Amino acid sequence: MAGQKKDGKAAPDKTLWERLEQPAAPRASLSLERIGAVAVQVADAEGFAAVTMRRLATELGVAPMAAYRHVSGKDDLWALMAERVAAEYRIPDELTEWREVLHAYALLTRELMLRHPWVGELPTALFVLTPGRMAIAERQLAALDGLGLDEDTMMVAFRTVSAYAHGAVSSEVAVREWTQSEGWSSGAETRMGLAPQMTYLMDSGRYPTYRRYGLRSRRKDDATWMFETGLECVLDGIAARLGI
Amino acid sequence: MAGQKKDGKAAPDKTLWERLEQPAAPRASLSLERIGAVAVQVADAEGFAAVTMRRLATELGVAPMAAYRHVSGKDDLWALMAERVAAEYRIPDELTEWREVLHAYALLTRELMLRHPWVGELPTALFVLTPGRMAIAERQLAALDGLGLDEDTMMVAFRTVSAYAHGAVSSEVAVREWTQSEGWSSGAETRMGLAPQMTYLMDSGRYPTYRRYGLRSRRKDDATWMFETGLECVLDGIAARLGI
DNA sequence: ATCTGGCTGCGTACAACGTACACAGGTAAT
DNA sequence: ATTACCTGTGTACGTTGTACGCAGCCAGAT
Repeated sequence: MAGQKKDGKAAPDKTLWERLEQPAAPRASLSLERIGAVAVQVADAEGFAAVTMRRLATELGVAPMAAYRHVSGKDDLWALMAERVAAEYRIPDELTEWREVLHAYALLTRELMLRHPWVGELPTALFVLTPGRMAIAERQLAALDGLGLDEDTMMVAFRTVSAYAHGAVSSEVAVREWTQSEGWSSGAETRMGLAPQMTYLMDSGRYPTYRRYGLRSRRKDDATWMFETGLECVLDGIAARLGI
Repeated sequence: MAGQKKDGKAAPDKTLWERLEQPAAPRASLSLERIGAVAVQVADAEGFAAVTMRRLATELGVAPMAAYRHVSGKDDLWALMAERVAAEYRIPDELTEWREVLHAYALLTRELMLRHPWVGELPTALFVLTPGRMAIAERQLAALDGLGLDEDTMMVAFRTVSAYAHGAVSSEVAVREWTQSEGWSSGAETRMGLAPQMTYLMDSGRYPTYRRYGLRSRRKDDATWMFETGLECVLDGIAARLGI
């Protein structure tokens, strides 16, 4: 009735996370570990869109349908990929001050998302509910613990930094990928390539302030400075408003 | 040589944005306007994935390939969709204080992304480079103008708020869509449905602070409060650090 | 009137995708 | 030796994006 037997697919009774932790089956050439690793590898090398079940299969030296014994489909696959990235977070144990921890978290987020530019294309829900994400949240909440904040406020602090980091980096990555795809390698080159369309828009006179910014800003292309300055604002605000 | 003639596709010489502003061709049953409108409609009603070229065609009462005369493919289509949402931003002219403007922008972002939950699935580059987005940026930069900030700092202020808003709402939407897809309608119901997997993770003892948070937090499910509190932090931080 | 050229929409066609389903080979328990 | 399960295979279907050539139509030139 409830528990289907017979020729089901990827062992249904257990969560993906349980199966992931369990030691790989003895006489199996595939494992969640290996599948996830290859998926990340392909995405890093050729972009998120290159991660297809068939591509994975050839990369794993296996028939197209083989992976389905281990993952339910692309959903599981994405979850594995998200989990692998989450596992790369390494916030040093020495850091104890809440601000240091949140700061390190944000910089790490940027680093990882630049290293794995496809992360922004994953379904966003995967940034909340996997064990790896929960471990990261745990680390941050622990750093905010004992400061006299109530639980709601702690959660706001932690989520605010996450939201900023994720939002900022995903737009940075998008712009970077786009300019790369157009073959522009510097800010100057980009502006050159963009000039024709830009002229049309700018000459409309609709964006005077934006235009002045474009002419006068010097750090426009310094993504690191932009990100870190914004981050300091966010952390200042948390400190000020929450009185910590 | 350069300018291809013959049976090309969607009028190549002009930008999508130029063509969008141009009055619709006289004897054409399709127009960029109409295509964009229908795409948004379908996405609102049935999700981003339901927006396929074929679905659009039937919705427009036209053959599958017809739309390709107007848009180059899905890229253009997504751009049209992004632009339509951008056009829904209405920051009242009465607002002049930078903080009011940025605050209104953030709340509007949340409102629009909740109304069009598929926005988070659009390629992120579309949040930067369309005329509508530039108009929004212009409005914000104008509000930050004349406060004695240099252009770099103005840009940081504006981008920080955008990053927070976008990041916060996209995770809110993701969670909301996911719980809806599981058929849970309240926070309590969600926790109930999640219990089996949650138990596995929580019982591992790896997330003590997280667990305590889960037990004690009262506003956990109040997304509005979470968003607005975080936003106030961000705005406070900008005000403090930038001295405005 | 007739011709001509450019739009606009149509029809066909193809390669790639996700994945359902039935099966085969091997190992382990009986 | 039989059984049952587990893992990987082969085939097949429906859906997608979109390339390509054609057909009708209107405008202006002849």
